[in-house]
Amino acid sequence: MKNREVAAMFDRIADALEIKGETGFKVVAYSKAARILLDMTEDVETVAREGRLETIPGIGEGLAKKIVEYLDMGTMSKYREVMAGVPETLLGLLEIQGLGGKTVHLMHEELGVKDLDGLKRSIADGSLAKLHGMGEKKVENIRKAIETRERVAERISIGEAALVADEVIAYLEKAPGISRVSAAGSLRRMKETVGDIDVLACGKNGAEIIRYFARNPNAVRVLAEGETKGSVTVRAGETERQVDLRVVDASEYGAALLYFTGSKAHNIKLRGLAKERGLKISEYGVFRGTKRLASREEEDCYRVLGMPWIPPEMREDRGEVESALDGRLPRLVEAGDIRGDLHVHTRASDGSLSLGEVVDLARKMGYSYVAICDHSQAAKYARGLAADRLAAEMEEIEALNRTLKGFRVLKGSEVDILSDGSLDFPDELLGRLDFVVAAVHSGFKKNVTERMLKALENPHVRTIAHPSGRLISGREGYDVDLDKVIDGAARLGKALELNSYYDRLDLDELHLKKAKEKGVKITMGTDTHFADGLAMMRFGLGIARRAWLGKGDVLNSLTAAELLGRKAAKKPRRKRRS
DNA sequence: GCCGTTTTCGGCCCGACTGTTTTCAGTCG
Repeated sequence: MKNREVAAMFDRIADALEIKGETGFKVVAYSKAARILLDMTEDVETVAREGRLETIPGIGEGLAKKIVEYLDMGTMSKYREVMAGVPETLLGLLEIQGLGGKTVHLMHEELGVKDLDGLKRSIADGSLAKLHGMGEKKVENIRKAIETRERVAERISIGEAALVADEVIAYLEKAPGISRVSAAGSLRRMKETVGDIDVLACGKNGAEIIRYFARNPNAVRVLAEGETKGSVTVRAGETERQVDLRVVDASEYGAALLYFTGSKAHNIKLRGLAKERGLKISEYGVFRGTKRLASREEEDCYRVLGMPWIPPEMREDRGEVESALDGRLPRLVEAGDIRGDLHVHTRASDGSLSLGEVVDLARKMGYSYVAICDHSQAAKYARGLAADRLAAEMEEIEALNRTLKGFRVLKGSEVDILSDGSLDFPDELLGRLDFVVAAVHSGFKKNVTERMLKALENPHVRTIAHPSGRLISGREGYDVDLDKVIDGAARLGKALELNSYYDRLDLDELHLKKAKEKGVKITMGTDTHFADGLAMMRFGLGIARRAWLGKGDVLNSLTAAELLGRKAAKKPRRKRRS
């Protein structure tokens, strides 16, 4: 699939055009097209081959031709033309806060700045400050922005961000005169990574609330402290994280929440729509002329625009507005639909919890079952269970189940997929389990696709754990063709996992969407090893909702009996000869 | 660049902030 490749080219064309002073609309068109390509589940080559590129909203005649040229020739003349005279290193400067195309262009033309080092030199020798429209303060802000960029990690996982936000929000709820407080931004949209943490509040005295916010004991630095906006950094693990608080009047809380939740693309879509209808939408409300039609609740704003409330996880301009207008918004899977956690470890392998503790925690989550999936023998580093220890664990579970009412522990295993694609336990043993998750834990670059497909063919395997193997904090993952794995799962009637551990979230939202389109069911598990891990289901749930998954797409919505009833899934369909 | 039951040309989201101006340009979210 070359979607990412083409998207990257369009993104760079957009950046280069911005520096060259091209009209904003052209720049927007290229970067929007890049975003669309990244969100697409279909292979751009397939779409191009079938002549359907121009049916994609945002891709017109011009861009379609450029895509086809690139796919056919391996080169894009527009790209070469635009990039001529623009060093690649110059594009990176646009990421610095306060630096836009105009300024970068100016410093390139006048001072010959080509990269970050050149920029730093022009700051140090005072030449930047002398440029037209620049001055001491602007240069100082740029200098600070460079510093900040080098100190603060770019984005952190949703799990880490949520920890910070939960603390801040719990603290703010005790602020004097505060009446409402909510996370906004990408955190509320449950994006897998988050940059800044945005919080919105309303209350009687904004300035007082912001003063209280700035005195947060976890605050490391206070960046701003005004009447309606405060900004601090708080410690987040090894680094610091910026938290922005806005305080608005209760009468405009909904409009502000809508605005600060974004995404930017969703907001632009709504505003364009409002304009078509002679309305205007801003963070203060939806207006006709100067008359405010809605602002107190998000629902009100959406209603005035002619559509139902859209869940934050969907707000990415990926067709959710059109669906809402047509009354076709899907009902997304909800926390209440999840009846159990389908991937949990105990201290039998490398977890820290006893069986009884897992059951207590699962019950607190409101579940009616949990699948114990300890590691298999090959996972030596994780104290993987040999066959006899697994048998003993199964007996222990059966004994425990006899004492439980309204709750069931499923006998499971996270069985290793070995280097030849065979499984770490004999079929006879796997057949006695309730729930088998197969996983790659070694040989990340060795025939992973084929091994996973072979594992899926085993009649006892229900799902593949963390199919990409990536870690959000940095590990790249397996050398695997997930499209083929998804096709295999579809053909064999098997599921794939959405591992909900905050650093995995694997499958990611794009592949979840692809899986859904192919009819592949999803199993959700937290893969927890610790007491607080079961609650991470909320992150998996967020990603599932971002992929538009409904209750029916997620096997965790089944009862234990239904889940076990479907154990012997449909027989593999014979490959049709073409 | 894209797009069109008002348009194939002339639109294309909105408001705020900052710093540089002498009425506004650049940038951001």
